[in-house]
Amino acid sequence: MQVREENMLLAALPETERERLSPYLKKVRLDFQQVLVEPHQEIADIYFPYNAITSTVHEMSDGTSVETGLMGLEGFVGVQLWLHSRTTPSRTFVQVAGESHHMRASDFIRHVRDTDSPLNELCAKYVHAFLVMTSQTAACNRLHPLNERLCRWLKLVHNRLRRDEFPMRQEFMAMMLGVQRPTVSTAANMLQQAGLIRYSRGQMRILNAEGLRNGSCECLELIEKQFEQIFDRYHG
Amino acid sequence: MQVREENMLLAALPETERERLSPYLKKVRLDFQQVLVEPHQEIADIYFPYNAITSTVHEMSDGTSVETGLMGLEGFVGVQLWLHSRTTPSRTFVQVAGESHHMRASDFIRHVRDTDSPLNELCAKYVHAFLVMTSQTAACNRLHPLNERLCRWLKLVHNRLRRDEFPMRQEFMAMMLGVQRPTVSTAANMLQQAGLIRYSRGQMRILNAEGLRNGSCECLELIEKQFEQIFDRYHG
DNA sequence: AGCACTGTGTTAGCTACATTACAGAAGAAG
DNA sequence: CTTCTTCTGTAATGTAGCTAACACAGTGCT
Repeated sequence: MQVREENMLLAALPETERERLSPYLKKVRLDFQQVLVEPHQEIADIYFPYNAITSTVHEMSDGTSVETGLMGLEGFVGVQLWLHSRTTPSRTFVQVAGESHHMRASDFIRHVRDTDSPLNELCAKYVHAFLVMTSQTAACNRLHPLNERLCRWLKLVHNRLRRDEFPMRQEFMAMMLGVQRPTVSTAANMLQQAGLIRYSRGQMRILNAEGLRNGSCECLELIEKQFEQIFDRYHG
Repeated sequence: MQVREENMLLAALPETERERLSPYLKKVRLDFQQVLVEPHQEIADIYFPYNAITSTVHEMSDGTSVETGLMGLEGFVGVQLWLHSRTTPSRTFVQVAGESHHMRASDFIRHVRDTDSPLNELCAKYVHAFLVMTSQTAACNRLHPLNERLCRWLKLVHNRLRRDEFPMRQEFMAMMLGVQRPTVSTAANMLQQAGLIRYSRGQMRILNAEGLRNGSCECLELIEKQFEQIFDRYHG
């Protein structure tokens, strides 16, 4: 039963490698707020989302939190396992529900611990892009004002979902951006006034993607360029 | 000529692996502000510092910058190369001068592209710890006040240098922490008043390391724990 | 219809830090 | 010793975002 892969990492694999993996790949539904990686607990599953968005957040002891990474169809959940670590202090969960492929950790490790595996090289390049996203986010969180960060973040989500409408509440955006909900309210409202987005009661609609890109800080372009580079040599 | 390795990654290698690598390892002096990885340029060299501190910073187009990672004797410079990427957008340079071992990129790749290499597994675990540091920094930059971040940062440097006195200017700390120099001045002065540090004209002295640890946010402990875990199974 | 609940808008006072500017102090160079 | 340069302290003013509180509007339930 050959299911069309839409996760970009899986899609980039040579046919033979895809066939080798396919017995271990299962399609699963990812529900909103489902936890994929629990802090400090063994990572048992790897996910290759393709129309869902997942987030890695760091939670502080006082309850505040910030997103430090965001994964969609361009990546996979469980990079820590690829890095020979069975646990990690951050939480990864589903931010926008959707479909994903799933693999058991043990199967993943067995296939990827082969230096010549095409999957191994793709994972390496993805982890690099992910590291760049995370570190750029670290800088962005310190240096850029909320309105620019909000534009950047919405465009990152939009690019990964590849549709203009998706569920998204202000409360959630506040958690991701590490600010208070009322602060998101004013910032999001300005974007709405400017005609870039429209939203109501947990439904977000992107009206002007180009406008979001322009309103975003330079971090957006830098981050997306890294993810494009993963696949450069495969489509060159 | 068997030189005593002090970089922890090299020191953790089995004797046979050390001997295999030693023809390619050269001791070098790292000078203050020497650039080890230039943004968007090919990484030609790998460094294993042991009494120097190196920093990875992200620089924005308006000239502002923030440190997103800090490497000393517990790690190595050039993780991007291990991740199959020849360039990266961030800059890595020497923050506190000192000694390091050095390896040409090509030699490093040849040795590390072997799944069973002990060096390969150590690199993997180090990259995980480095990723945790970077993402925790992203969260910390957003959520924690400067005085706590300054304590955390000074202790990270102190832990890596393993000495109480080292050259450090306010201008530099401001760059690392992503704040203005006068802001560092007031924060550092408070630490000095409290008897935790003493400094003058570019010389920093740690007077009360335990006090710094207490004044730091929770991020310090979380980060250091990750680096300890790299070596757990080697000294268990 | 009435009610409760959830998501959103908005306000006012507050804090952390930015910005700019300048003054002093310690070395370095003459 | 004098002068210059570098590093540090400080002060005035501005602003982004926090905090807490509340109003209101859709949505679902009874």
